[in-house]
Amino acid sequence: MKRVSIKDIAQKVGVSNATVSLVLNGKEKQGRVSKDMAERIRQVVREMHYQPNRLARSLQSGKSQTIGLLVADISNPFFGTLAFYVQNELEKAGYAVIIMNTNESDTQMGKMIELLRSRQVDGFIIVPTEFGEEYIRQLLEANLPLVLVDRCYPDMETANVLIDNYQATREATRLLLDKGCKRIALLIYDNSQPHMAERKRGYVETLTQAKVYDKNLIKAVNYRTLEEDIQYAVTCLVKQEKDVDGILFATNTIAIMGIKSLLNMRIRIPDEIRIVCFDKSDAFDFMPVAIPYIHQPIANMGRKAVEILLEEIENKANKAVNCQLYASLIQPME
Amino acid sequence: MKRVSIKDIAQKVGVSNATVSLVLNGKEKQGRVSKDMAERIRQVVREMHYQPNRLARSLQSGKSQTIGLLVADISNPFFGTLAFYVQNELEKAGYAVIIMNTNESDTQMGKMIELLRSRQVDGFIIVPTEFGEEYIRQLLEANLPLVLVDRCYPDMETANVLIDNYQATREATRLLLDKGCKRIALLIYDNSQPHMAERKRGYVETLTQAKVYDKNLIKAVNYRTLEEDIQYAVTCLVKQEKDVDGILFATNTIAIMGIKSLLNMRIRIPDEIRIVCFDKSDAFDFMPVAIPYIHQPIANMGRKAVEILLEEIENKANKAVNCQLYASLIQPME
DNA sequence: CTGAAAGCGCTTACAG
DNA sequence: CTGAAAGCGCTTACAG
Repeated sequence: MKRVSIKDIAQKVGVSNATVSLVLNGKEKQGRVSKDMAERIRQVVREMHYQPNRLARSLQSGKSQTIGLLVADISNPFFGTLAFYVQNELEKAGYAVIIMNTNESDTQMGKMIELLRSRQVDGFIIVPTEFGEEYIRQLLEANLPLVLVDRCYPDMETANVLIDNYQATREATRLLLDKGCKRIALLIYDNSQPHMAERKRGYVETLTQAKVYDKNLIKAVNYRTLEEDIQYAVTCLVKQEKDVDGILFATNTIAIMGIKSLLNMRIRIPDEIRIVCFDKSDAFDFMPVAIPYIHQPIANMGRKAVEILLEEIENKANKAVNCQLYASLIQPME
Repeated sequence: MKRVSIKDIAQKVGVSNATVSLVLNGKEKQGRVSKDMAERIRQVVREMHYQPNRLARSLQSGKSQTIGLLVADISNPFFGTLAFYVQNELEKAGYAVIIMNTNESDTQMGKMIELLRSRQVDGFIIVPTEFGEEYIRQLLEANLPLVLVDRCYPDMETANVLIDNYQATREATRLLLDKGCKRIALLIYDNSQPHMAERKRGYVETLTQAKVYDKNLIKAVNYRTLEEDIQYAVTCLVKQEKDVDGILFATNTIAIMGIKSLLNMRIRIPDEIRIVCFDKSDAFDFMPVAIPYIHQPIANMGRKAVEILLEEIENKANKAVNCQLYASLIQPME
């Protein structure tokens, strides 16, 4: 069953492809096509259930009206929510989104960028993986519209949408201190990315100023072996450093697994150990006591990323800008 | 900065587009292109960093190597996880995925189907909304490869990947009865879709057989006003039907909000009210007591949907088949 | 006001 | 073994 094309319409009406195309694109004004003819064409278009082939249009125009979105893992609610907002905004602007998972692998990210380029996407919104600088550099060199979100490469002239990670963990650590904690641990990913480094810095500096910093209380965990690493880290903290009285979890995923471990060990929260997390989770509502957390403005991150990207597309030029959003510390009543 | 095309390669090598194309597609065997020439072409392809334009290829071939995935809301972990597996499988087969959110609106679903068709997707995997039959019918009429997942339209000859919802709630209800519950409530969406109807039927029949069915204990909630509806429903159950001793939550989202309401009202689970849910949630690990749940095999659903879709694409024909997966009841130790 | 033609970047018969 | 040509479905100058 062949689909009806512009040619079919043109033949049926007895007119040229060009005329049909003009009408379809609403360019019949400008003294181009007569009103009657336009009406007649629209009539036939409806009758024959014509639907344009956007692929053909894209090939011609060089614009696919498609954006590539790269996240680590779409099944993670943080990225799922980010994808949701990115998509909603882009939809309004007439763009479709191809979402792909890098699984935190730089080579995977490289492959997906290749793939998306060959599909002629008009721009990229990327949550970059560790060690992926080279792939991003290629995009910049090709002058392809690009926005990094959630993380960035510090020495690279990209448009970045980030939160103020340093400020966030400063406040979070401060809170634990204010509540009387003296031995505060940090559970964080072992990667070298700046967003993690900043979170760590906020923690370290705050504790150093308070003169209670102890580097043994920082436990780094690996993305690939997360569950066991966290279990091991929490066990260490509880058994070996018996006096730990606070833990800052550097991401939501780490927090959820970490809290699970604490609960398994029958640690009472916050009586024995007080905690602070990144991002809210339904899970927290199920705790007997409310948990303070750093609220990342995911919706705004998505919106801002889209806004900058669309600007870049319009101006045909990448922007080097750090859009830093504030992440507020939410402190539920006790 | 123009991208290099086949023509550029051809010119540089001093050969025709056709020859380059053949080499690029690995069709130089079949006694077509000489070994030396093939090597020379590949050389230049590398030098010039040639990347094929898949849009052009798609236009020519009529295959976009793209699949449209329609879910209600990608930020919901159920759909996020489904999307994850669907994408992983399709990626292996060389397909990209455009994910769109219907937001449970049939008109929205219709629009997205239109859009995806105009982008010449090769097939659809759809979590259909209520009242969307007409749009699906059009896809079938156009003979576009299509698989429905999670839900279906009963009178329609589509390929469906579902769980056995009836069996699932039968087992879940049975469990509550076995634990001694006599007054078991059901919290369920107020829509007319068969997957919900089946869940309800499993509940009703089991209770009827046990002679403890009371239709007043079924509370229907609306997707658009979920939070308040659930709060109200739970309050009713607890305050008005003071003897309710068990609740079956018909989806994970309903369960999470429902449990929140119960906890807010200081109901002790399972001492005062015993519950069963659909799907695991991190949240459950935070409850002082483990919660039994119906485990939907999301990974398998995704895989199976892709498998059937690829088959349809290959055979150029839609399949009318109900692939019903078993959802097991997981009963943690108490 | 409308048509004929060229072109977007590719692939695929068809000649030779 | 290789080239010239047509065509996928559209858009966009250019003529008239």
